[in-house]
Amino acid sequence: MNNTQIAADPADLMVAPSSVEEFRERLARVTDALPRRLRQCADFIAANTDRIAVSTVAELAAGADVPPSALMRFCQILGFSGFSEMQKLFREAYAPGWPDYSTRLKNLKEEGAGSPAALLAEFIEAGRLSLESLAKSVDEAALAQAVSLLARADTIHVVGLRRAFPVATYLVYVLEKMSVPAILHDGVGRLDHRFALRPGDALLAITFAPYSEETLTLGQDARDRGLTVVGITDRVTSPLARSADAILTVPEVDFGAFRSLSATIAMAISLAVAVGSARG
Amino acid sequence: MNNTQIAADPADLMVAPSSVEEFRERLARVTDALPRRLRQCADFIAANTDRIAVSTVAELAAGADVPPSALMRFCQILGFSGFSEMQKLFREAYAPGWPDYSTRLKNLKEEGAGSPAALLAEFIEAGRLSLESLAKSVDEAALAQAVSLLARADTIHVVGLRRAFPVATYLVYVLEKMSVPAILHDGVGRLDHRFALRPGDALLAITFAPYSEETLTLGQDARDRGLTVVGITDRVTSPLARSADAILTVPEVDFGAFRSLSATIAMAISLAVAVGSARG
DNA sequence: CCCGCGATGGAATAAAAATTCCAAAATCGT
DNA sequence: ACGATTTTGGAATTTTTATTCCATCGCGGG
Repeated sequence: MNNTQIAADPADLMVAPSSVEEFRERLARVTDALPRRLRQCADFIAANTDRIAVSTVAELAAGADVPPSALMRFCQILGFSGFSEMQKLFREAYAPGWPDYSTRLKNLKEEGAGSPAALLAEFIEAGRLSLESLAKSVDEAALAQAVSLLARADTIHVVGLRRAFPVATYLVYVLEKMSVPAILHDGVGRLDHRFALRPGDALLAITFAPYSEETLTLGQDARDRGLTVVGITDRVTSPLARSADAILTVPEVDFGAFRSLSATIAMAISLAVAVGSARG
Repeated sequence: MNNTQIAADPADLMVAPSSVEEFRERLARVTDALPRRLRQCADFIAANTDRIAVSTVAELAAGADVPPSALMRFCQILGFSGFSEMQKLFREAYAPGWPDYSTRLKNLKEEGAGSPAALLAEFIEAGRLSLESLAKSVDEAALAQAVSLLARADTIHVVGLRRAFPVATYLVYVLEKMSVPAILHDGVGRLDHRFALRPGDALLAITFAPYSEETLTLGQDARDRGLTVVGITDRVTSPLARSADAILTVPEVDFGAFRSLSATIAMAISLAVAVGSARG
């Protein structure tokens, strides 16, 4: 055998990933072509990436239900010299969401299961989860498009009822602060603001399941009149999508019957501020 | 020397802390009475608690600028059998808010520093920080008191203007869903709702610096008429505190000129839901 | 059915880390 | 200033952990 000849397989030439992202990419690319044991490693590691920093080879191997040597080989296939090098990557990247936040939360929840503090802990958790999943799922292209559509509109009409109403009011507040002409369409006095929609304007509609009829209707009206419609909703399959030129989805985690709105508001403010600056 | 006699110093009897909270407590209690080198350890560990899970004795010792043996002794003083036992605590407690959330966030922020997505990342971060610091700073007693005051009121009047307005509207929405009589005091039509305040009612006022005059005035009016006043604000020294029977503070992290409201809304919903259930 | 080759498990080895121990230094009380 | 006591640094040791190596296993092609 000649070990002077460099192998053709690009995997052998690979240099170690130097960031968690690179790591994930390589993991994804490599996984399919792996034999049974090594694939177990890949699957387990993919599902438990976060534990790499704080575990030993033996622990991870046990978790993946393979012998340590298999995990070792796996690290090398990924391009690392061994487990230690891989672990180093994660230990350095490790910047926890602490300090001590999670313990405190657990305490709040536990003491007095029905107490207001326990309730608050649940809502805090729901909010945080919402924000995190928003971070993971933003459609940057859709967001950019929404911004550019709204930036070139004359007046922005904002509609959102029931739980979406707070978001709509905040949007209008921020838009006004940024000198963007905005009108809030609420139900006050059962007025029908429909005729305020003028060519060149845009509608920003917010609604979540169960979608409120009025919002959907206004969206359709706006579309029929040739206005730009941007929607903030919970799913791409939302009925609002039918009349919208751009659709932003927000994965909001509920606790009990009420939604935390954290993610929705984060999305809304960003949109408003971005539109504000785009207009200069 | 007799090592059969058990030392009088309670520190020697100590059993290892079994949670991060206990750990912090003991650390705080023990620090003052420590000789120079050991105190260096204590200080460094206090400032870098989060790195314990992912470092070796040698690394931490180097960080604290002491020899490894000093750190070793320090672990034992804290009640652990050694460094490994201490590290175990932190490795197990580590249950991150990932997967991969922080990397994703960093990416969002970096690519196109001015892009809408980068902006969104900032707001998400602000929201998350707000929630976390809320979790750490809740005054459970004040919350419980606020709930009990509001639970025994007849009608709950809610006031909050400008940035607090979205919170006020959401509060009213939730209260109504829970069949609690609630009235939103907004500025529509410059009506003065003051005379709607009736004996037996309560006022729930929300305002942040710069405190809005109308809200403070209404608070004072309500107090003068003998109504119960509950305030949600940003500091205990807020002017709202003067007229309030219970005050809830929410540490909200701003990004740019706008606040994320995540923490405020979490607090508000919890309050509303707790009041709703307390009324049965 | 047998051959060849990659995959596998585990024992052996090497490396790194934790832990102990003790002589020397510093500190304290008299 | 002296002796007793505590603290300290680092070398020696033990334990744990990572890594390598090789005999065996199992599968696919001839």
